[in-house]
Amino acid sequence: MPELPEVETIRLTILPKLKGRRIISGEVLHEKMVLGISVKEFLERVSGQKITGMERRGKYLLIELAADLIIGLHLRMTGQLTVEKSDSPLAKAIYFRLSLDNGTELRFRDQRKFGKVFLYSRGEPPLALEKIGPEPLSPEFTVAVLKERFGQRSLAVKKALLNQEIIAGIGNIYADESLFYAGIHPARSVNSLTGAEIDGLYHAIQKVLSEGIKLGGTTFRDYRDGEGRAGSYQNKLNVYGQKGKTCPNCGGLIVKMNFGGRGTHFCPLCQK
DNA sequence: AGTCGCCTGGTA
DNA sequence: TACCAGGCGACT
Repeated sequence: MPELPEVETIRLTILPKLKGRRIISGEVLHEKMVLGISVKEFLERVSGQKITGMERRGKYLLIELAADLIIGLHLRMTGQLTVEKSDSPLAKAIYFRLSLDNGTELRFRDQRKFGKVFLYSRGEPPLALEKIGPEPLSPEFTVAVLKERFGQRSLAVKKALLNQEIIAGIGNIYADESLFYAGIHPARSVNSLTGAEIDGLYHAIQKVLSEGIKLGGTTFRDYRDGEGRAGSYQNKLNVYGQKGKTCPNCGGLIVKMNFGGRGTHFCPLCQK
């Protein structure tokens, strides 16, 4: 579900409620979501720890604890995070809870049970987190970096954008929207893109991700922020989920294709 | 590089 | 009833 703008919105809404709190205890109702160690060991190690911060890396949320311990969370398709009063009614499909020292608890709800939780020491992240590409909204991410990350591969640009090792945080919605703004057909190979096209794509990526954050993410079905609120970027979408509608640029029809196993939306007239 | 599995629920 | 879904890792 959530891509970079949604995960960042969750971070912004959850962080003030977690920072400075101490974890009292926890409960996991879907054991497979905890990676690497047993649920028992996980809960033993985080109980009593103070939360010092919360960062985001790509689509991962990282809850920082004292003693350089970090809880990594990935919401995958349908994960939702909230901090609520411990005595408030439990919604359906909450499989992970951490009770805090002020009568609230962090709740991880996940309809499809794809979400993951893991624990690691600072400086020793799991491989998947370590291999992740540059943050597209960081100052280090420049046109030259994007060009270098693409390299001379014959990989389709849509697949390249979805590859977290090439660039962090982009998923199906923002990949399709970025390619629309850049006027690039999703099947174009990255080594066929001109310098001007990569430049346009770079600016398109920054535009859709920053506007996505500004509007609190895209709510198609499940996504909610840390307060349980829907985002509003779905009102700005040009191609994603717009099959059969008219292109805002040319008035042609938006089409949807299955591409690399993912629904891919684009305007065949504007995107070459 | 492509396909399958993980899961559940909404929609065609 | 079948297909589809903001993701990703393990297969072949």
